[in-house]
Formats: sequence, structure tokens, C-alpha cells
Amino acid sequence: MDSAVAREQALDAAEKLFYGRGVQAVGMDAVRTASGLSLKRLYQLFPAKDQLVEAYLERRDLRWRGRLAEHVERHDDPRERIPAVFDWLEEWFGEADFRGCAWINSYGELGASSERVVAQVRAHKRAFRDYLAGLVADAGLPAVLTGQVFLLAEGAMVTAGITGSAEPAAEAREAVRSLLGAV
Amino acid sequence: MDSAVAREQALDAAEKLFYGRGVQAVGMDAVRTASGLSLKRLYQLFPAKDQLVEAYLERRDLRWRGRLAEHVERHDDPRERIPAVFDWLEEWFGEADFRGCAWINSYGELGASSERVVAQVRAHKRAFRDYLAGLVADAGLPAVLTGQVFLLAEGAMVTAGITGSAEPAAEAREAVRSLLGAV
DNA sequence: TTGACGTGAGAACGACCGTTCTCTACGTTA
DNA sequence: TAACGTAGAGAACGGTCGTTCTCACGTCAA
Repeated sequence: MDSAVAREQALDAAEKLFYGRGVQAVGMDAVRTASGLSLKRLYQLFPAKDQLVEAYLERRDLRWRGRLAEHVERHDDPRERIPAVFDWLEEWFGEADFRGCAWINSYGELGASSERVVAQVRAHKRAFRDYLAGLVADAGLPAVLTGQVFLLAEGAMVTAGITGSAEPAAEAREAVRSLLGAV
Repeated sequence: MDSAVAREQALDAAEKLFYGRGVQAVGMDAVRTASGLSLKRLYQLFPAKDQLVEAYLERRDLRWRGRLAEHVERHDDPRERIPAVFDWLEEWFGEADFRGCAWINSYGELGASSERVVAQVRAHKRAFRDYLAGLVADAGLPAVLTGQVFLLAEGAMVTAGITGSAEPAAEAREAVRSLLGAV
């Protein structure tokens, strides 16, 4: 009955390792050691590494979007919620273990070889974009802004990952403010 | 003396394979077969796979930026040159073998394990950004626009790669036109 | 002509990794 | 208590991959 606990332990270890070092660079042995589970238990929870990777991306997606929404919804003014997305990105970029967007990185690593990973990445990006579309609509702004805000966020994530700086968040927020102000 | 030719053959094969399938998914054996060179010749040109990867990124960087500049410089009006960057991206995204930005993908794949690859990626992105800075300055526009245009381009590249659609280029171009028009 | 050398083709080596198997110990239940 | 199922620890297996080695062959200098 505490296989739910074991599952969380496995995913905690997998997430830290996969995100920090890349999926292919981390062996199941490393996950075993970091999780404190036996290889047998690990394989009965996730019969193959693919499935562990998929579960890692899926769980992280829920947490990531949850944390974002939680931050954004502290703002009551719908107009302020869109720049608030970039405030949150800036905080995230500043975290010590930040190493870029997990989905963009996974796509770069496995996009050519795993259809399952591609599906996870597309689902996550689609969900993020849909969330932004909601914010844009709630603010009474034209829908064309959604794609523009989304691209700025993606550009900021990828650039912050590569350069290791949090500044792209501020640049993107300024651009968003210009685009919103021009309406 | 035709080791220059052999080098190009090796890099042609490596580029097609690394870009299309990912670096880690391609063995030296596949490069050997695709290039028509012997393993011995390959290893005397590039003593280790790392160096082949580095040379691949370096050569592609020169070609990529060359093609971009060639397209952009067909426009005489400095103001039109900035949107023209996105016209070129749109063409690129539409190519049959397009699979995202080679440097963003390489960062996702090897950013955590290869300092050399990270350096290549940063150098490429820095060069691209500097190029945009030149276009912005030549158009007599404020320098803050550089970062914004850059982020839109990065967002478009990453999104086009993940979704397989060329549309992000048009969205980014519209955003750029708004930002330029607001000045 | 001969012998040293470089080359191509591919076998071989050593390391790693995903996955499975073995063996032992322990807890549970009839 | 005795039999059984389960889990942990880690060895073992099979495959892959980067790299090196072997060997036969052609080439060129003395």
C-alpha cells in the first residue's frame, strides 16, 4: 500500500537527476541509489526507463503549471496577470538548480528518437499556451497577443537556460508591456 | 592533400546525422558508413567524437549565419531588414528536414555533460544576437529592441521545432512589427 | 626488387547501461 | 513450527558504442 510512497521517491530522484544531468546521462542504477529503492521495486513501479521518463515529465508538468498559476492568481487585475507570468519566470530562472526548460531540453535530447517524449513536450507547451490564452481573454485583449506572449516566454526560457542569466525574463516582460500597451 | 575533401565528407555526413537524429543516437559507425570514409581516416581527422561534434556545430554556425545575412541583405531599407530575419526563419522552418535549432537541441542533449558544447552554443547565440544588434542600430532604433527581437526569434525557433509548424515565424514577425511601430 | 609505410575493411576490446536473475533473509499464515 | 511468498542486494546478461588493433594490400623510395 505504500507503493504510492515508493513511486514518489522514485520520481523525486528521477526528476532531480534527469533534469540536472539529462535523461540519457543518468542510468537506472543512479536512480536506484538516489531513491533508496531496490532495482526490483523500481522496475515493478516502472517496467521500463521510458515510462519513468514519461512519468517524470507528466508530474513535473502538473507541478510547474500549478506553481505558475498560484503565483499569477495573486494578482487581481487581469491586465497585471500577464506580466506576472514573467515575474514568476524570473524567480524560476534565479533558482540555484535552474538548467532551462525541462521539456525543451528533453525535446533536444529525445525528440528524434522517442515519440512518447515528443507527445509529452507538445502537450505541456500546448497547455501552457492555452493558459496564456485564458489570461489574454480575461484581460479583454485580442487573441493574437497569445502567440506573441507565448513566443516571448519560450525565448526567455531557452535563453535563460543557455546563458544562465535571469535577465531574459525582464526583457521579455518589457516587450510584453509594449505589446499590451500598443493595443 | 585531399584530407580537406575527406574532412568535408565527414562533416557532411555528421551534420546530416547529428542534426536529424541527435548526437548521442548516432554512432561513429553510422558516420563512417554515411561518409564513405574508413574508421581510421575518420579518427585521424577527428581524434574523438567530441571534436567531430564541435566541428559540426562550428561549420554549421558559419553556414547558418551566412545564409541569414545573405537573405537579409537583399533588403536595402534598414527598417525592413529586421522583419526579413523572420521571413528567412519562416523559409527555414518550412524545409523538409527542419527539426528545430541545432544549438538549442544540442544544449538540451549535451548541455549538462559537455562544457565544449555549451561554449559552442553560447558563441552561436551571442553571434546571432550581435548580428541583430547591428540591424537594430542600422535602423536607428533603440538598443533595447535587440533583446526583444532576439527572444522572439528564439521562441519561434524552439516552437517551430517542437510543433513542426512554420507559423511561429509569422507570429513573431507580427510582434516585431508591433514593437518597431510603437517606437 | 624489396622493404617500409600508409590505407581500408572490419574484427576486437573495454566500458557502460537497461534489464533480468540468483540468492539470501525475513515476515506471515495455516 | 513449517512452508511460502516477497523484497533487498547486487551479480549477471546482452547489446551498444567509442576507440583501437589486425591483417592483407597497394605504393613508393632506394
